[in-house]
Amino acid sequence: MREIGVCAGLNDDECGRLVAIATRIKIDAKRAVFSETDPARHVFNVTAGSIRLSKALADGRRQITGFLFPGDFLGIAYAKTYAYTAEAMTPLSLCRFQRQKFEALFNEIPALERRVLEVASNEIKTAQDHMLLLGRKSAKEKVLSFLWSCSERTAHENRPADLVELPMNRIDVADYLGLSAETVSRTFSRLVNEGVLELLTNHTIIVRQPERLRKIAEGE
Amino acid sequence: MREIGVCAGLNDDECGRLVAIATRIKIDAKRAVFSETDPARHVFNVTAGSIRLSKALADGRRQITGFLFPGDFLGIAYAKTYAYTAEAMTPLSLCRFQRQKFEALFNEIPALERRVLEVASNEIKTAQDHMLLLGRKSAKEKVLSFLWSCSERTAHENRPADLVELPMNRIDVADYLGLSAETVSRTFSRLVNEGVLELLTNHTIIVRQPERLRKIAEGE
DNA sequence: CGTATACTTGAATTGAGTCAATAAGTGTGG
DNA sequence: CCACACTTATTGACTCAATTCAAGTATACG
Repeated sequence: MREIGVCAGLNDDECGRLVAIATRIKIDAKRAVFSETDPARHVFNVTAGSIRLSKALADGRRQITGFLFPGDFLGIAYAKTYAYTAEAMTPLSLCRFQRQKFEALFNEIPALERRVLEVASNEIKTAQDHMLLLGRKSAKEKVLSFLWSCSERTAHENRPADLVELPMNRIDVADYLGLSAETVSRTFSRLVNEGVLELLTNHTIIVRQPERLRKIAEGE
Repeated sequence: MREIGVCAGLNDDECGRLVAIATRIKIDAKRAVFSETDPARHVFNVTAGSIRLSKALADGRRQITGFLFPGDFLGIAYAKTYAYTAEAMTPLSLCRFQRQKFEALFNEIPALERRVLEVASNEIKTAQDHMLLLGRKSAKEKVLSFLWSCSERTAHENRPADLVELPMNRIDVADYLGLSAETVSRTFSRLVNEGVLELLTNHTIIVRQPERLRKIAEGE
């Protein structure tokens, strides 16, 4: 069951015990997996589809804190509620675990807890990077950093590194980068004019100057 | 050794084994505990003083990702390097653990690993809140949210809740909130004019309208 | 194929930043 | 304890990047 990302680092037996307590569920596009105030009863592993994580203010302003893809783990929370919302951007396949059962396995499978701590540590690192982006980067730098991280991700999946797929719409990109949708759109247009990018469709981008991307993304 | 925050939830014996591998160190104000690119060889527990955590871009722009106080845990990282900088804002007393030894204890003391995961989960939650602040709040909302979280923290320490102590300077506040120092200053002045705050000293604030603080901070 | 949704572009506005000049603290040594 | 130097904070004037509001255009989908 190597499709379950949290299994990385586990042996077949351990993985089997995890699968034994898993429920496979499907969720339609645009449906919430859970909301900010929901009691945190489950943890999940994404097997297919993509998810956006967000927090909102009372007046509707929204910050997307991350996007999840197949293999990603969802639902780490030590509080009673999730404190953020997870929504399906595409149809989803998930492995769902009851939190209680999942955490009970920590005692039997130390490698599982180690793995969850690893996931949490990576999440902290990603969050810190994103705070730097939100607090200190210009619109152009935000967009280029975002495209860079997207191309980093798909680079693993034996695709041409200069072809970036964006499963989310402009508003989602804007809410992820702390910008307005108009500014995201204008910034894309400007980068196309400058010859850095080419928009194949609204969700498919060709990076013409990957070196430029890397430099700005890595803060040089 | 209850002064070591990471000991929360551990029994005396477990705590003792942790102390056995701890080195107590002192660090002068303004010195770095470690820098972004340093190999992550240690983890720490703050016993006295306060720390700022930050990441910087090549041109010097800086984002402070958090402040640490006595009891807080420092150095969670699953990568080879820390990826952020930790600096002493005041003279520090720290408990230092070799990461290797510390993580080796996970096998002997399951509650320790559980505790670290708990710390990491809280850090993720705090980071998500801060992303919402950085990406979607106005300068005024940022400042009020910050003061609210400061007063939340000191509320535990049997102090009057409306007296907020800021151990950091305006530039640090600015770099934490994704603002310029001038904007922080102007926002304070404006809030004083509006009768929400009173500045006792540059580092001591009286909150005259705590209800207003709470409302804006909690996004109502 | 038409209609709703998503995206782009333009014009005007504004919140926050920058630069520059004080003012207020803070600490140090005589 | 005060005077000096240095750091930190405030305030003002101006600028500008990004937002908002308002069309218009493209895209996707039933």
